[in-house]
Amino acid sequence: MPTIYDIAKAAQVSPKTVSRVINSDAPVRLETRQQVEQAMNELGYVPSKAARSMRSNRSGIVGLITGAVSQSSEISEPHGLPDLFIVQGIQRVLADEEITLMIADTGGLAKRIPTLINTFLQYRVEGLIYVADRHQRISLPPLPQGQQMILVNCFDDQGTPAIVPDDQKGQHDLVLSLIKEGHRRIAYLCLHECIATELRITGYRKALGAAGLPFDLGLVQCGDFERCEEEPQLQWQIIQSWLALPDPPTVICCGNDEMAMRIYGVLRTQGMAVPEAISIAGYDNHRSIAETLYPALTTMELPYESMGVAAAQRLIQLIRNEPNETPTLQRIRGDVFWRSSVIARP
Amino acid sequence: MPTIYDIAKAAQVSPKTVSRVINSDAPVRLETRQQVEQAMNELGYVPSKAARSMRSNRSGIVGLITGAVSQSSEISEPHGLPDLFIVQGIQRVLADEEITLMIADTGGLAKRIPTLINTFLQYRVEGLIYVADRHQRISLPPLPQGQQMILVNCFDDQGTPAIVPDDQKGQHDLVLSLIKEGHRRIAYLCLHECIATELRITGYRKALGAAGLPFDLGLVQCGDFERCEEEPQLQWQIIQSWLALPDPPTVICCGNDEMAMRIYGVLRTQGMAVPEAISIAGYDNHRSIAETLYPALTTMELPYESMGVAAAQRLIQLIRNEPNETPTLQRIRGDVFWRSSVIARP
DNA sequence: TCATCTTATGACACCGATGTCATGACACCG
DNA sequence: CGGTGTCATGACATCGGTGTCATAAGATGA
Repeated sequence: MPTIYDIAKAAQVSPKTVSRVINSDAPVRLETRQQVEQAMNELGYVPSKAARSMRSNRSGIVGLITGAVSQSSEISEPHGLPDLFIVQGIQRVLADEEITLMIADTGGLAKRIPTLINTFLQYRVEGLIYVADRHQRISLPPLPQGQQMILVNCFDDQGTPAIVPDDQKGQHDLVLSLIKEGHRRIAYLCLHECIATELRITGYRKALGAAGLPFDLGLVQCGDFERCEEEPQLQWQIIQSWLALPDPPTVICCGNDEMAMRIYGVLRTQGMAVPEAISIAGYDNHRSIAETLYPALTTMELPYESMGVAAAQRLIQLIRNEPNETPTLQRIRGDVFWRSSVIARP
Repeated sequence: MPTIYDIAKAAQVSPKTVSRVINSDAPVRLETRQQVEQAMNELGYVPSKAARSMRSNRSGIVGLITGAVSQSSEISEPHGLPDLFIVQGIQRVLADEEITLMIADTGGLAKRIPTLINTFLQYRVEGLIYVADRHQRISLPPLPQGQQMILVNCFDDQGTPAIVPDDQKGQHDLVLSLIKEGHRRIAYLCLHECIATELRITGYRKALGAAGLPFDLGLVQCGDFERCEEEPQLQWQIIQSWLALPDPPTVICCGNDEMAMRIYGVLRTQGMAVPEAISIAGYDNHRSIAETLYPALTTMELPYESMGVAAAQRLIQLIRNEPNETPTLQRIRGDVFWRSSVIARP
């Protein structure tokens, strides 16, 4: 691979002049420039980031740590939208800024994180992004002074800037949409206990409250049986108990689209049509499920891509040392995706 | 960030001695080593890959180009398993070899590829991997002499080493499994015309031939209507025409799991139970579909992770200049995943 | 006409590591 | 006791760029 010295020799100028042509940071006579450019083309010159970043102290690299790449193959517990979409959003923003993304995967093992961070530090990354696979509280080892970091889909107690989905507002908006379509009795088959579930139940409750509807604790049940053998039966028991109520629900909100998909199966096995007999709503807008299901699933978007975009933008602000007044914990809102699994009630 | 010079000063030795401690490539007196190590710990020393790779001419980086990160959000055409699993496999192997993976995404625009490659060359990657989103023939711009590259899920005419799924063997094995379970009339609702479809139809045909069963052209139909509004109706028409045959099929092979999922919906809408009325098989082993569907889907694995592993291993061989006798085009086989959507026939 | 300024270019040091070679202190051996 | 070998260490150059400063040629102005 040729260096500026090779180019300099070929163009019969000094290396510094070649550097000036490359960076156009000082005037170069047209004729000289053309000679240099011709030499670069002929020799196939590609600048060395290593040399450049050593001198300039700017690597042009951002490091991203995630379990996304590996964790999605573990089926142990129900998971929502692949966190990969977060990476998409980040990638898009960084590409525009000519920042290269280096991705490392924990392989599901948190203990690997310090090693991964260390590798990134060796490359002198200008910023770090940690992407969690679900909304959670985390704790990462301390970083060297001045090293910027952003947390995505998680947060810590050290005041590290964090981007999370607005789960409360999300469930709230979805339920409000259902109410707007005439639903009064809204059941909620939620996921196991976790931060998202807590926030969403709060949102569900507040939406009911805002519409002047009573909150019926019986209509909220955990429908997440970790894909065990008896899950369909257990879910059907819950649904049956709801249907047996004097004032049964007209729609079931599911903890995520995957659960909604399984509920489709359960209901059909029992001869109940969606949405004619009962409406179903999901959460995540996991497109390959929500758009493919028949009928297509009404669901609340888990705004992973927007979160990625927000994270990247915020990191760039930090790197550039631009002032910003964003709170430490930045909640990102999603939209309701209205499809055909919910029908209006008079 | 401290350098070896800072460490050297703190430990009262020469920079070279610090280097020796770090690399343990020459004897250092125990006492001296401890002084250096203490200084490194106290100052929080992290070696600079940039400086190191400049001197050693080895960056420790492999570049990966893919549309995986961005293309999965485009729903324009039916897609199988996210090619992300390929990245997983690659990541796992490279991590073990202490190679850092740099990922760049085309964002679906092939014209960005030269720019991305150029960026990687600037980092002096030791190897390049191009991952396509589906099995296809491609053509990439020429690389500098000596730059190693591997194609995954695609191949070219320039003899670049390539890793592809063994689609023919895959469909062959799946059909053979169905035959083993007593099925004699096997319909195939394939995807639109593409390399995978061609190979799979060949595999389907050969499996029938191997079992002494006739190949009935009428039992092979394209069931891929690009998610248009009328898709369910069109698919049902095909199925109806099959059922009206004097000797109707007992199982339908679908082009991928997603199509199988939609066929589930179509059949149920028409009151046909899977697998009692008719068995269904998919392709891809797209777990979040195949394992979640009710009943769970029997399908042929698209061995994306294995392909990633093979690609990374092969690239490492190339980088290390190890001899290998692998053919240019390396076909990776998957396994049949037998679940409950297919029942045995007497 | 000479001082001053601008333009275009080069010489040289430096970023942070490592390879090469030199050197001093011992140990070993005949 | 002197020659040879080993061990531990340091001086210095080098990788491929860029920042700093110097300098020569030409332009400008009093």
